Amino acid sequence: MRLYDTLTREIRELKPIDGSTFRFYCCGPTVYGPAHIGNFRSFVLQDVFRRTLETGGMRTLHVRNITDVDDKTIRDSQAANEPLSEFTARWTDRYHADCEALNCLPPHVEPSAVEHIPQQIEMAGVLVEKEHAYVSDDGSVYFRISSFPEYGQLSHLDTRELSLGKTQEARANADEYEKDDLADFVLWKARRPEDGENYWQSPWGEGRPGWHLECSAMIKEYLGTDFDLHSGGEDLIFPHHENEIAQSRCAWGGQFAGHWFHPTHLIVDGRKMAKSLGNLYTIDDLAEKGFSPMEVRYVLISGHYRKQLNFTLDSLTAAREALSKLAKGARGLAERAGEGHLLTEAGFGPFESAWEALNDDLNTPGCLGGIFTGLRESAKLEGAEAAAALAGLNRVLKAIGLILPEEPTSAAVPDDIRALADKRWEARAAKDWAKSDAMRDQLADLGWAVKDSPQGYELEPA
RNA sequence: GGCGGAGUAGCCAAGUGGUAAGGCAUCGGUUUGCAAAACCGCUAUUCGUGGGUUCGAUUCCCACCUCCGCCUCCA
Repeated sequence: MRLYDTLTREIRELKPIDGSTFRFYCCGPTVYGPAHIGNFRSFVLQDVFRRTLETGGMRTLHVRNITDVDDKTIRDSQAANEPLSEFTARWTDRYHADCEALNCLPPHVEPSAVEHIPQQIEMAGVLVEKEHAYVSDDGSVYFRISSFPEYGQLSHLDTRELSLGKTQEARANADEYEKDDLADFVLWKARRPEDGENYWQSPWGEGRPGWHLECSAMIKEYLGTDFDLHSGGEDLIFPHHENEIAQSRCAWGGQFAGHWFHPTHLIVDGRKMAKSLGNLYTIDDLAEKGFSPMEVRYVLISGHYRKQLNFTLDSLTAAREALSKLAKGARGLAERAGEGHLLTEAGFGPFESAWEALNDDLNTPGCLGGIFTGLRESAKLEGAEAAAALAGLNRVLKAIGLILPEEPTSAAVPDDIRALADKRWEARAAKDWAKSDAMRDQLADLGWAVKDSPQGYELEPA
């Protein structure tokens, strides 16, 4: 597949470095609360990315970390009066549940920062040894940006801009006084009273790792010095990924990531998503409003990953209808294919354009459009042809990770509702329209919709 | 201020130097006692504004307007 690369700003064909397995790393969540749909836009898009590679026949090695030690996890675990490990385990479980609900494949490796402290200390040590890093008076370790001339390549910021970016606010920040240069970033943070029991022994005294170092150390552990692709939300380009490149290449050599994949942010109701604006949603929030995770997934892939997506509650309703339409189309195709045709041959048939869109810079909205078009094109197919089309459809659906809703099974109808509906049917049969319509309204007030047909009626929760 | 992205029908959203995918909604039709549901169909002479290049631009160039993101720990 072809994908845009943040570093070179080109769309390039992806080929695994080792010729067989596409190895990639995604920055995972900081587990200090429920992830929101903005976080999940990145994770879902990364999931579609992986599924597309795999559907195309490529083997993958997907590594995604859990950030379980940083300022926020420490701060909030203490506020909750809970040990850090218990606090983060709780939110990690919640995150896993949300991922599963959204049908995101679990990564092959899911390392946690706390479990890789020795690797991080080792890495900081190498950087100090090679004089890419220095130890401050308080026992913190900082990376010296001036020792890595290529710093800023990914974000396209040059040194001058980095310096100009240092605001007065940053200069006033007491935390920063230990640095030689304000642009230098911390690899290891000396223990401070507010860290409580969350510290580790290091050659520089007690302390804890800096966030940027965590990812780099875990990447070295599981993917080595050269790997195929690195991904994360666009906000991570600077400084997080810039810092990862600097410290990893300075410590271990190699090129680090061969390709950079950055989904852009979600906006909600036309505005930046923020707690203070009241437009920050979690999967649970949306479930309470009656929207399923699959509807959320549909909305998250309904815009191109390099373009901001405007998430609205209306778009979720639209997604529900669209999913329902897809499901009907797929069921129709299955019926016309009949029982005997379990084709598993490769190929996409009428869904070829949908598949191609996915491979062309992960054009998920183009893919969805192609699916609807393919469905219309295959509306007249029967038997083996329908079966072949259905196989293509299923492969595309698997690639985007969409699970279509089942045909609504007749929900358990309470006896009194059933009795009322039967009486209405009798009145209707007797052509007593006034009585029949009154009972229909009555059922609607009770939350049940009646669907009439010549053969009888069905009840559905409204 | 620096870097970057975007403005396409009521809403969401693809796409292209050669005349606008798809979804939702609306509307119309079939059906229905009337509805609902279901099914079928229609709906942008036009792609923020103004110039320019071109046989031809929404697509390239310039200017302007508007919105959004990043600029030290937020996906």
